[in-house]
Amino acid sequence: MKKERSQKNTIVRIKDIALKAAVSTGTVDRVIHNRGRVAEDVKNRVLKIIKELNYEPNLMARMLGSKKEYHFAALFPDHSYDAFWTAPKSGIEKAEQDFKQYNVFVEQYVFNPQDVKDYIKKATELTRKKPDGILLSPIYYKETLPFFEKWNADNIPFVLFNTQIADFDPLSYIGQDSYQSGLLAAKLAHYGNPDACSMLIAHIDEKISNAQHLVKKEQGFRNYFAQNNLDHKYKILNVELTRSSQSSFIKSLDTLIENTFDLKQIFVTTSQAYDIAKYLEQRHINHIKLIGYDLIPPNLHYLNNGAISFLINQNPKGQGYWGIYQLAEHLVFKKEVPIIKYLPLDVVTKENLNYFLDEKDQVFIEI
Amino acid sequence: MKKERSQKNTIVRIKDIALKAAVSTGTVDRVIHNRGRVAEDVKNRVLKIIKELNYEPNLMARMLGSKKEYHFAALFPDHSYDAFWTAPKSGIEKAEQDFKQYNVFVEQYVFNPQDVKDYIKKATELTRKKPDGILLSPIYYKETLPFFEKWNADNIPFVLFNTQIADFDPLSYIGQDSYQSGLLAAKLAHYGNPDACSMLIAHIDEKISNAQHLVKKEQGFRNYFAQNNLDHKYKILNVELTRSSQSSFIKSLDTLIENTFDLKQIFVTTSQAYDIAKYLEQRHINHIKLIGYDLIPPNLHYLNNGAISFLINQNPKGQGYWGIYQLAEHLVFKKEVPIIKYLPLDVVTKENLNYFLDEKDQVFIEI
DNA sequence: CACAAATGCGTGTTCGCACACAAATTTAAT
DNA sequence: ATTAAATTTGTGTGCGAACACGCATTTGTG
Repeated sequence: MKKERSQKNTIVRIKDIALKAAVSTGTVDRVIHNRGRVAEDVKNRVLKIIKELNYEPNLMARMLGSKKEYHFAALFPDHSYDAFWTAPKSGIEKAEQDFKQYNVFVEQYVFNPQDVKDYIKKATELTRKKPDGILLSPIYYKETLPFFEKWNADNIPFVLFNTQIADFDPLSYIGQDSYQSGLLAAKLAHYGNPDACSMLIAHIDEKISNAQHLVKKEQGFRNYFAQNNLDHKYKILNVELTRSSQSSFIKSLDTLIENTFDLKQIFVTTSQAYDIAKYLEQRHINHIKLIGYDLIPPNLHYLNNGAISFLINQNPKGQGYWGIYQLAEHLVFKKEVPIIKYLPLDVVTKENLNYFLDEKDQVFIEI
Repeated sequence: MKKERSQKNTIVRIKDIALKAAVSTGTVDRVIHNRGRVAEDVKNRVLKIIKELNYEPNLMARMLGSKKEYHFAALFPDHSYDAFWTAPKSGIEKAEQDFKQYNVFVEQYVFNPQDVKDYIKKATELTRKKPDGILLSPIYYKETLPFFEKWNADNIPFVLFNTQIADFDPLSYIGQDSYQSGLLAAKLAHYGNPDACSMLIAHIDEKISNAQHLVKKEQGFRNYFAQNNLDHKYKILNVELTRSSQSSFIKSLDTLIENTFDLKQIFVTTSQAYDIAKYLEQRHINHIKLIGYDLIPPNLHYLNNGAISFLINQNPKGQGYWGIYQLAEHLVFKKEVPIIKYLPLDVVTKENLNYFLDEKDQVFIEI
């Protein structure tokens, strides 16, 4: 005497399909996996019944017997050059952990972000290994395209994160809406400065030419004031700074501040807000408010002492996690994945910072 | 010729343990599940080997053959009385969806939040059904205690969300740190009002006596100013309002505003900020800024038109989701779950609102 | 028309675990 | 010592899908 589970009638197995289609389970299996060796009409019949019965394969059973392994490759900058990248790395590892029960393995390829050659080298290495899926942050545009082409030809799905490249459509893009984050920054800047003043948009250490997202952030910031008919009230400047030489960095700021009337707000579009904060501290300037990006340690220091008012969190750990997640969804679970996945724009202050930090046991959640 | 999976050597099965302990798999199984009927010495031997080999049961295989079903009960207010509760409901349903592959079923018991009797009735009903786990928002303190006692006696784990009751320790509490959210609100209020002024804390439609979290929010708000030595600069008032009578609500506000010098900021500790927004709109007052809680439709309306500056998101959908999640972690996967789980304090403005709304296709994630 | 190759399809085994049942062993009772 | 009872341990089967294997039938080739 068998016990039947209560939802027996609602659960459709391969066997049920086989029965209804008057074929063997082997045939149904062949249809499902496109293994060929099935007559066209039989195939269609089975397919139709699968749809009718709304068959959903039992993941447990599928994984159980299967020895299939999934090898993903993750290509992103070495965090020793930029602390930002520790977070994606940890997200990737968390996802690997979560999916290891499904035989998912992730190989990390980290490169020196200041060295195009290294980028190409690591990408080449990765490509040679023929992974089942690729997650990457394609910080070099031109150099990446040939790889996209190759992967497309090899039918290897790839997911982009943090930096978007629209050509050769990827399986998915994970990241932030830079334009929107510019709008958000402007809203905060406006909120904190009810009275007319000057504001500065500072791009530090990244060439605008190579970084479309910086442009978008600036556009967003400026458009907020335009859209709200505030551009007569606030004067918005912008500047590109580099930290290559400490003294020139300081000198540039000195002249900027000297020549700008009533500068009250600086919006740093990169994760280097702490550099400005440090400068302001050294110069004992405390009437200029700062908004920046990314919860990296030096930024947190100045967030906590009040030099930085807000940081916009790019959810870097989430980016890594979701990247692997999407690949798994697509390859392991054969689900459709959204072509674009924007992560929330988190406004972080000293008061809610804790919840965005990477506590071992803290959890991501999204709805 | 069998293909061995690459990690074969690292994966420990019951069979391996049995082999090493020189017993049958049945015995190992009995040890693992404490089914008794195993000689003491054998049991210890097996237990030791399990630990040595670091055995981790294969979830797939476990679920596959098992007909075990998990029935959870979820007790929370009917959303037709307060739109806030649509979100937890949808989170609960999302979680049910996610865990249904593990034979998890959730039965919802919704009650009229204004009717203690209904609360008790639904709780009694639920208790009679003897679910495997319970998720509830215990909005009535005194009335809940006997149930806690009963569930403890019956050994049914329960998870609290949104409202915390510390007695009879629950498996887990999911919610927000109200005090911290008060601090956050104060930070925002301060940021938007650099100059001295008066601020009002408004508790609408909930009796403070019954709602510890409102007290905490107020404490947080006040303490921000105290901690930053700002209490000489800003004057903080508070008021309890009820909407039972439209006219008295308005009248109270009228007198408040008339008698308060330089009132520039109102902090609404409940989800009824829209009521104040509406009032301010009717009175054509636009120099008073509003901060409130919860992304419910009427609030969103005023967030979008600028009457409300910020909403603090309590992540209600996440609360529901995580509640069920914790129960499943505990009961299905036998994992330890954190006793307290604070969800992030999201600062929501018109500019980042989109990312916090309940897109059909958006996903949960956790790290 | 014979015979091989290709194609179509069914059978049987496997995955790791749970659980029912059978078997073996020990203990108690006479 | 014999047998019954209680306790301990072993065996077998099912869960649903994947896939290797192989038999049967069709198609192709000379």
